Amino acid sequence: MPEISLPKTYDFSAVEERIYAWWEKSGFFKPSNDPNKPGFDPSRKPFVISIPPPNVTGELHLGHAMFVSMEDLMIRYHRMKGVPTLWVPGTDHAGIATQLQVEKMLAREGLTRDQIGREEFVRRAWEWKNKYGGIITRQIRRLGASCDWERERFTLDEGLSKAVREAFVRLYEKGMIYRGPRMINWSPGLRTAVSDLEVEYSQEQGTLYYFKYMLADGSGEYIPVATTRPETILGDSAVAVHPEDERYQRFIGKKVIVPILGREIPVIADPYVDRSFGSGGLKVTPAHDPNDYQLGQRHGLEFISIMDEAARINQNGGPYAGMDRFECRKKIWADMEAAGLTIKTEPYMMSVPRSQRGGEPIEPMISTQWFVRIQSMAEAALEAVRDGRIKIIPERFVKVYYNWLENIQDWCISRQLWWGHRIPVWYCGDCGEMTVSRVDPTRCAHCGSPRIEQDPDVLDTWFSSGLWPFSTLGWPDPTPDLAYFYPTSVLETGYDILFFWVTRMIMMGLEFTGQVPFHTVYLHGLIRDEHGQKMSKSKGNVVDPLEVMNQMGTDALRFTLLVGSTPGNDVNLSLKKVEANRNFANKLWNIGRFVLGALEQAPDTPLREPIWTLPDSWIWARLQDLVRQVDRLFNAYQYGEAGRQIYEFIWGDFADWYVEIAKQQLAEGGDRAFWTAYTLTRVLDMSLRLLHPFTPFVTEELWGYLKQACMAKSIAFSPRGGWEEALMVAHFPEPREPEEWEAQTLEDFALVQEIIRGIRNLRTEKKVPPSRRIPAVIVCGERLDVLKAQAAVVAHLAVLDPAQLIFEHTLEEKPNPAISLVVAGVELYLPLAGLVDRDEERARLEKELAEAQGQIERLEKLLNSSFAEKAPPAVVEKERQKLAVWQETAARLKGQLEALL
RNA sequence: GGGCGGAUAGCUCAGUCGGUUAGAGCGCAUCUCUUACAAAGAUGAGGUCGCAGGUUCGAGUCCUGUUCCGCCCA
Repeated sequence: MPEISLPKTYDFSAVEERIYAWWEKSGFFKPSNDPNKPGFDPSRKPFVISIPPPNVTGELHLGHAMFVSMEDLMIRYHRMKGVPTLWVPGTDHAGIATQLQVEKMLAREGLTRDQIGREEFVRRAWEWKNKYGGIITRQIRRLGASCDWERERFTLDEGLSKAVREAFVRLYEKGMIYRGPRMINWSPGLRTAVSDLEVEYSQEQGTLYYFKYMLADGSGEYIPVATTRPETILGDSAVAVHPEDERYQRFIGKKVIVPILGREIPVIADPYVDRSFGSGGLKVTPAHDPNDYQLGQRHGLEFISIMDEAARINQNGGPYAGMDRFECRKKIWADMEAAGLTIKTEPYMMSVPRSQRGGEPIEPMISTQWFVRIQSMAEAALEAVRDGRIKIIPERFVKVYYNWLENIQDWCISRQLWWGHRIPVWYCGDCGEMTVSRVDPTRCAHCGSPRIEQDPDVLDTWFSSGLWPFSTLGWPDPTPDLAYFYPTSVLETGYDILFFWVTRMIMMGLEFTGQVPFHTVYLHGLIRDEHGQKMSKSKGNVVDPLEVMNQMGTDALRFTLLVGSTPGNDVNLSLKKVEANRNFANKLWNIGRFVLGALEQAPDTPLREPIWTLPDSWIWARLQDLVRQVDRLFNAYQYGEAGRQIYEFIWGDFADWYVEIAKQQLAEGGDRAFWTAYTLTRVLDMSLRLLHPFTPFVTEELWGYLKQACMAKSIAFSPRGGWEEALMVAHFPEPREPEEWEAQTLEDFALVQEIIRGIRNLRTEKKVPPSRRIPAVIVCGERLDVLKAQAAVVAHLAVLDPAQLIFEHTLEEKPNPAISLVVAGVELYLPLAGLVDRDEERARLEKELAEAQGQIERLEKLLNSSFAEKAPPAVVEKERQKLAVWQETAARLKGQLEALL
């Protein structure tokens, strides 16, 4: 037999990399039923997840750690259940983020992207991608991710670019894509349009400026107007008042003069104007405010753009041309003050739109961009959730989903960037028509002219990630993968990208494949620090998952994230918790060491059929119950609770009780030792299987040793069906109906536990030295047989002297002097001469009795109330039994008290 | 303005068919290096489950209102 000697402490650093490499090399990450291989069975339903693709040049953060842990858990669970399982990995080109990184690199060389030109820039970006693109996927492997790396995709690779082309052209041909000047959100820092979602509004202290819009008739009268952005006066094309506002009704239809510029603009009436805001007069700047834009359209006003792409004032700003928008704000106000046009200023809390990426104020501007007509797609996406084809977990996000899709605006998909999928549209220099094509054209489709030029813009990154669940499987080509693995099963991601990504995948999935891209959306929460604060570099509370893994191991981090979370709720991560879970891995490791040692001690084969002890049966019943719970919880997506229960079983039941008892049973030798070792190995094996999806490394490593030791020992220690090649491809325990004996076993053992705890408690209270074996008398009544059979267990765990441990049905004469106690109707006497203080004992017993009587009173009252008639009989019966036990306890306590006199 | 979430032990959180004196980890106190584990073991202290109503035989759990904190949308 090979000598197996495991280190005393689990050394994850010596395990993780080796195990992962072995898994990958063995092909365990690949689907068990591959449509591209012989013997494929199309009737078996697969379980599929497409990874939320991280930024290709990004670095691992806790958000990644969260989704990888969660998805790997689901994947490993299904794989172990025998379901053909595929997890498609990949990365996203992340247009803006990556472009900014490349620009930063250029800046270090003193270059800008304009200096080197588009072609060179894109070349550099690819270079960057090739250099740093592997980092994030290596880090994801580090987390134990069991994805099929041979199917890894990148949004800018050839196949996915083809998918993007196809999608764009199809939408265009259906008339669902259009180009035109619209009001969009412009990021002056990035010099590109951004979508509504990429704008964040922050409440900031600003100023409300009141000034005079002088009438053009020379009367000297004016309309007082208030604005937070005086520079936009330059683009004003009307002043609006409420039609019923008595203060200004007489001005409607007249002209007023734009300050400084001297342009004449009309006074219009519109009920949109809020009479109570400011002075009640509203300046209208249709080209630089979304609300004014609509007013402008309603009233046919002039749209005057006053800023360029850097948000500097353009030639329409007269004397202010060339100035920065905020500089202009100061200057124009100063000039107006000098001209006597100002009234007053006051502090004002305003909502400032800021770029989600760069942070600078977004400028609403009119710009020619490409848009997707979203209405019909949004309706289809709504329907898919309404009719249950897609389920969202937790359910409360359904409402958020509805609300967003019901109020959706057309999606601006063009970006003025260089890194991304270039818009497949060519403009003809001769006829001016557009050619939209799946393959790059050389001539205009309308006039045949070769003088065509491609649109310089690229598509929003989310346009390509919206295709992800099917583009990664080969769409638009009808590949075997697409046919078998699509639709995917679960889309798992953080709730913060529900709108950005999830809704778009659903819309595009339905549009292009006619099917929902997944049947379930599982949303996890955001990771915060241990006090619920958002992690940020400026606060200095950022936790680096790599560092955590270096210090405590991957399993500890994974278990913390998985068990510390409930669906959709944020997770406060503390290193203390990770540490506790590292300790758990170590605990498991040491249970393993013990079991392996036990196996060595035990005989190779039994002589006869097993005679199970109560603890043997108990741990088995507990395990069966655990398997049922885990099954139920997994089906309900209650992964955290499942993990907690497994943890409690392993530590609280298996290690704390069964392992301790097993030591004694092993010492008996013979068949008892054999069947104990057998139980230990079976329970450990099952525990490792249950735990594996949470903490894959330590379980796999330990299971390997267990398997090796069991196989070396004898065939008798094999699980049903034999040992699989690896734990990660071993069968997950299946629940079975509870058997007759289980409930009684659990009850009996619970009584044993109570007795042991009762004695331990008294020992501590009386300061009996922990190692001193003391005598005890246990008066059991009806339970005599059950308890007597556990004498050795009680003696062992309560540190009693077996020779002086007496079990009685009833007792004529109480031991005296003795410390006594009643536990669940069972009397305990610890004859400890010298430790018994009568007064003290009396006080203690009276306290116990008072407690028992309180319980009796409470239960009698309860059972005499309508509870007895209205509650289910089983519930009532349970309370009746409790009452009986308390009554017996009280009676025996009274007897003990009398004996003390 | 609309919507959602949270409020449970000193801290961080579980508690998803409502079942009758509420659980975990960490922290705290006392004791123990007992040959799986001191990253451990034993024992203990600690909570009127935000507040006010209601439904029910029974509410941390369901309903209404309310306070505070956080988030999303406009």
